[in-house]
Amino acid sequence: MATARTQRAKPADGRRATQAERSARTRAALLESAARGLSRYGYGNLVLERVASDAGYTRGALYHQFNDKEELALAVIDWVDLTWREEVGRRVEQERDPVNALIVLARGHAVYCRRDVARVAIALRLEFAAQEHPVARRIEQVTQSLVKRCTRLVGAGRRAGTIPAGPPARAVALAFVGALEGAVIELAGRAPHDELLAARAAAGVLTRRSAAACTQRNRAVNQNRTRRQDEH
Amino acid sequence: MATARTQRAKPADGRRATQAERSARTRAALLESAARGLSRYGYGNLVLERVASDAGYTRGALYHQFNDKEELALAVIDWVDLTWREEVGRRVEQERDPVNALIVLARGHAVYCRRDVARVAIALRLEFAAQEHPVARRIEQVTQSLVKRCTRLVGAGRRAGTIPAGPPARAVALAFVGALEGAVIELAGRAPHDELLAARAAAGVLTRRSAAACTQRNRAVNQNRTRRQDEH
DNA sequence: TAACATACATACATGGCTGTACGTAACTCA
DNA sequence: TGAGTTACGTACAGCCATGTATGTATGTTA
Repeated sequence: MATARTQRAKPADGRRATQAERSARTRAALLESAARGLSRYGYGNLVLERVASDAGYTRGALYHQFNDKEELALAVIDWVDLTWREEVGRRVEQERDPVNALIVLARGHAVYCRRDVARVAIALRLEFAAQEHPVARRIEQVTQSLVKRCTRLVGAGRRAGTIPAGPPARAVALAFVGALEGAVIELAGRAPHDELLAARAAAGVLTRRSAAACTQRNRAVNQNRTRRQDEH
Repeated sequence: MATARTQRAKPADGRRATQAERSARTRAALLESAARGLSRYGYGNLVLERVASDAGYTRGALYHQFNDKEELALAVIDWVDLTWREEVGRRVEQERDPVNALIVLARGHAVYCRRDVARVAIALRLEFAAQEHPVARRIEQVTQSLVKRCTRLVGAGRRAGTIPAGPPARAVALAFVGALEGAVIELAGRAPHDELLAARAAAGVLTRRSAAACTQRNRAVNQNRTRRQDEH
């Protein structure tokens, strides 16, 4: 990003940049930098000085484009949500079969998340879990939209008989999304396996246990269940 | 925790508390409070004033027991790691079959994570991803130990023929852990489904795609692959 | 080209949190 | 029972990040 300062005012065709172009470029650069920062450091640890300088500006530019840190974060969330819908959501909607749609969603998400921007959702969700904060609400909104989409697909798959009965569709959808995001995070930078393995993790939630895994007895870990819950 | 203040100095048998007992109780209370805090807010957002007051003390007690915030966090990590090994790791080691061991690990982890302490690992790992910080190193150590354990089990399962060939064992193990942790996080507070669904997510990583899921074509999302990687 | 607006930089004020110094009460042991 | 130690609480100092106010250069329009 060292050259951003000299490039940013010069569009391809050589004429001088208009104010609107200049402003839009700056805003986009700041948004992308903030997205990376949020994804890496979370909201609280995000230092606006760094966001600005990574984009080739100072905080002055940032506060000119955004009213405050909160508005910046909200803008990032919206931006990520939008690009996700365009690149992944669109493909999901083209699938007729619910199971296929869910698999496409998983693979698409894995690929989408190869940009380091990706963890922004889960990072913020973790940071604000059970908090009352505008950023928390917005990120919760986005997540719930994704979960609902998956819940509908699970329901459709069950009606179609391609997904076996089991826990409530919403719980299944939550596990689906969680497993997918968790796998993607852990597999960051390990293309091309990320796509396949993320899909497997997500698909596993939809499937009854396979033959091999079924040899395991249900006697697993059944004590320890509610301990510590009532200690305070 | 309102009553902690009056309870803490009085062991069950009625006699007065010795200094060592008193100190140990205080330390344990602070550790537990800090674990909850780290799990909920992460390291940067963790306010020691709240940690102390939630445990029924002030920062004075905290700084008497721990040298600084960092040492407190390290102690929490060690504590969580220890209890995990005792409650989950021990059971895993008793399983002979690698696949069974992995399933027991997944179910055990899900149950273990019903305490809100659980997210501490993934929360800190996300927060410090790619950072150079003592807390980051320690949490990375703990995680790598878990991943290695899973990697060995995957290798053993493949030699035994119960886990099909595929991506490198380490990548599979990473996906396994990621899917497990992600699912558990998303399913927090949704017992009893958490255990089954977390196990399914984790098991899915080990399995070749099921019949239903295999109807999906591999044409998924193959462009968009390295875009944005080289933009900076 | 002069007046104005926009894009951005710099300097300053404020608040929250950490760490530390110090004070006090409770415990230990001779 | 009194001196020394331990377990805390309280008060203070410094830092870091945010937000704001102000300055400056560049673009825009008459």
